[in-house]
Amino acid sequence: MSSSGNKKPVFNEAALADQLRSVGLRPTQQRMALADLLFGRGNRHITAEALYSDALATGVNVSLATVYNALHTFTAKGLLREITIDSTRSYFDTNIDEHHHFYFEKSGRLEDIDRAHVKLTRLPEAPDGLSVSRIDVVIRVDG
Amino acid sequence: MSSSGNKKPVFNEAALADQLRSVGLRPTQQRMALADLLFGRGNRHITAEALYSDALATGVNVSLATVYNALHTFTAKGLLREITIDSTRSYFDTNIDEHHHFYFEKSGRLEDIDRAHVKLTRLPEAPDGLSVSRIDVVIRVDG
DNA sequence: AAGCAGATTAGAATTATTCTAATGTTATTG
DNA sequence: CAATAACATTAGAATAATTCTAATCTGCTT
Ligand SMILES: [Mn+2]
Ligand SMILES: [Mn+2]
Ligand SMILES: [Zn+2]
Ligand SMILES: [Zn+2]
Repeated sequence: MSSSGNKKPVFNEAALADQLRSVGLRPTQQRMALADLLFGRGNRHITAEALYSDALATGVNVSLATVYNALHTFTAKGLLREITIDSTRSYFDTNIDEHHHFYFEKSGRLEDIDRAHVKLTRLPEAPDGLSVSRIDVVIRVDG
Repeated sequence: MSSSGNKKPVFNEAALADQLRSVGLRPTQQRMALADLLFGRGNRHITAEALYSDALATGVNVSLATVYNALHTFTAKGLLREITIDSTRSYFDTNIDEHHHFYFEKSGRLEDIDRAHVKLTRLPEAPDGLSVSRIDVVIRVDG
C-alpha cells in the first residue's frame, strides 16, 4: 500500500477542537471526526451521504442523522455553506469565502469560481428595506 | 362569492392541446388540467405539492406522481424551468425566458429579475470545449 | 375491429431529510 | 468531590419528497 488515501487527521486535534469551541460547539468525537474529514483535507464540496461514507470508511462510529446535524450546525455557525443544485443534490462547501460555481452536469461536480471573475452590475435593489443575505451564481456546463 | 379564485380555464382548450402536441405530448385529461393551472393564469413559480393541491381544489383527478411526471416532462420539453432553492424547495417556473430571481427567505417566494438587470462580466470560460447550458443567479433576501 | 407499440398514469417503493426521545456533558451546589 | 440540574448531542424512528415500475390507456396499422 502507498500512503495515499490514508485516514489520519491532517489538522491537529487541539486546533480543530478550538475551532469548534470558538463557535460554541462541543468537540465531541463525532464532530471532531467529521470536522477533520471536512476541514482537514483542503476545500471540499460534499454531500451528506458522501461524508457519511467517508466517516464509515475511516471507522468513525456515527449515524447519518448525526452527519446531517453536524453539517447543518456547522452551516449555521458559518463554518460551511450549503449549495443546492437540484432536489437530489445538496452540497456542503468548506470554502466560505464569497465565490461562485461551475456545475458539471454529467459528473455532478462543483468547481469554484473566484468572486473576482464574476462581476454583477446593474443589480436591482432589494425590495423595501430588505437586505441581501447572499448571491448565488451557478454556471451549468453540460460536460 | 366574488368571481376571484375561480377554477375555469383561461386558455382555450384547443390552444393548450396544440401546445402539448407541438412538443410531442398527448393532451391527456391530467396534462390538460395541469397545463391550464400552469400556463392559463400568468407566470408562476410553483412547487409540485402546491400544483397538486391546486389540482385537487379544482376537482381534477390526478395523483402526485403524475404531477411530478408532468412537471418533469414539461421541463424536458422546454415548457418549464426548474429552480431549486434548497433541498426542500424546488420550484417550477412558467417563465422560460432567460432571467434571474430574488428569493425571499421568510416567505419562500421567488420573484423574477429581468436579465437586462443583471450583467455578468469577466465570466470565466467553460473548461475544455464544454458549453454553458444555463446560468442561474439567485439573490437571497432575508425578508 | 383486433393487435401492437409506445405513452401515460399512479400505487408502491425508495431516498433524503427531520424529529424526538434517550443519552451524554458540563456547570453548579452543598 | 458527589449529586443534581440544565443544556447539548446523538441516532433510531418517523416523515416528506421523489422516483420506479407494472398496469392501463391511446392511437396507429393491418
Ligand atoms: Mn427530500
Ligand atoms: Mn428529496
Ligand atoms: Zn465552492
Ligand atoms: Zn422566474
